Amino acid sequence: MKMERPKTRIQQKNTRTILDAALDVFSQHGFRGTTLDQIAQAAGLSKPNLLYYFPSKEAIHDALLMELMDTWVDPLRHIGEDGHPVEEIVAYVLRKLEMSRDYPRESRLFANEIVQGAPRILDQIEGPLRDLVNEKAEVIRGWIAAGELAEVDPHHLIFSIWSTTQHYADFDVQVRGILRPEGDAHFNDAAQFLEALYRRTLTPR
Amino acid sequence: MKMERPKTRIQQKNTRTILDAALDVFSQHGFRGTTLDQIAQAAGLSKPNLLYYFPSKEAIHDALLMELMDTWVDPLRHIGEDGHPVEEIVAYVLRKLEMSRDYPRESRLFANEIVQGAPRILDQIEGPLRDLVNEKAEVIRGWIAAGELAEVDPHHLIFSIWSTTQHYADFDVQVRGILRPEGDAHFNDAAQFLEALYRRTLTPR
DNA sequence: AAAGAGTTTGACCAAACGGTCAGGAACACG
DNA sequence: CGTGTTCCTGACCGTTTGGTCAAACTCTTT
Repeated sequence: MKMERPKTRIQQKNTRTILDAALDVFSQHGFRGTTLDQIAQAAGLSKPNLLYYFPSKEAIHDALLMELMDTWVDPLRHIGEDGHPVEEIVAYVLRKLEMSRDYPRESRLFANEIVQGAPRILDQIEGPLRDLVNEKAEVIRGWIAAGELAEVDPHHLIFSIWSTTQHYADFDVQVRGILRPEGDAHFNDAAQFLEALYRRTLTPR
Repeated sequence: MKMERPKTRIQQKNTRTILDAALDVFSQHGFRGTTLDQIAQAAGLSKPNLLYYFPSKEAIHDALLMELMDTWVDPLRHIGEDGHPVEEIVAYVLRKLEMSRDYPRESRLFANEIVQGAPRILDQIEGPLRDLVNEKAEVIRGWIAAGELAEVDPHHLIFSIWSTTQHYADFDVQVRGILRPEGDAHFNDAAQFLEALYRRTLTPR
């Protein structure tokens, strides 16, 4: 009988193990900086065994990126569904900051890819992401026109939110090197700062 | 006769050519993603010739990083030398944004290094950079105490400035993919947005 | 328990890589 | 012009890397 996804238990488990190990390594060393042996060791599997589950190193990387693009941009979709404009955006900022704290590997994988010219996801950026951002920019423009939000450029507002929040994941070593925080304590200060930053900027006078 | 730096004209020229070409390649592909052949081709020299001027690939990379660390953090040093606090910080923001526009390669080289754990410059970060940031944080705290600046966490203020400005260099492809700007036109909008962002946040009420 | 599908691995390969080296070419200088 | 120094290159080397493959092992199913 032909199933759509004939995955066995072992396949499910090992595919997950590999992707998780690969996320570790790719996010730390970038695509070219990562070797199959590193992934294999991190996953506790042999190199040929990796290639039994994925046809190539690039396939592993691509699988991670695709999985990522789905979930990473997701919070942006929920902007403007209810509530007060300023609260909506502040909530988005805090949600993004939480993601930097809880999923730094994903953030760094993304950062590595973009910094190096996004060779593998440029289509996604110029297509679906661009459309989504433009759509949300319109929502924000509507709020501004209604006097519910201070006048700001919506696109650059979104960029600034992305950069300030993802900074805590992507530049983690720098932040920690300067603050020497205990654990993730500094994320609370960051949340407080960013909330004030955007509240003051966005609240209409 | 023994000179301190016996550099000939040819040495001067070729060293510069190599470093410039290497900056191109390293900033786009990261350290491990870059090959000596790529640098050689970009520089218009042969691979062994590179290694006549630099003992290794890592030496080229290190030379770039050292040169960079000197100049990259420099604008921060000039904060608090004169003028009104809010203006000082706004000027710093705009200066950093200009640097992202005019020296995106340097910014990306730095970003690549940090994202991947800053293996080669961690000492610089935890030492001199940390000290400088703490020093400027004290200056900002002084301004706040004097009522010349709104109450904000100085460290996170600095982080936010770094991230928002460098974003336009490091995530250039993403920004361009979404905005589809002509040339560097969007930098003016970014400057306007960031100036408003920090002016509203920092001006005491 | 036997068969067949699914899983794992050691041994291997070709290409790419960072780096070496002997010797030749270009240059500076008396 | 000659000679010593600086500059440059083709050929080469050992290692690393992504990937292959036949053979062996294991798990499920009947």
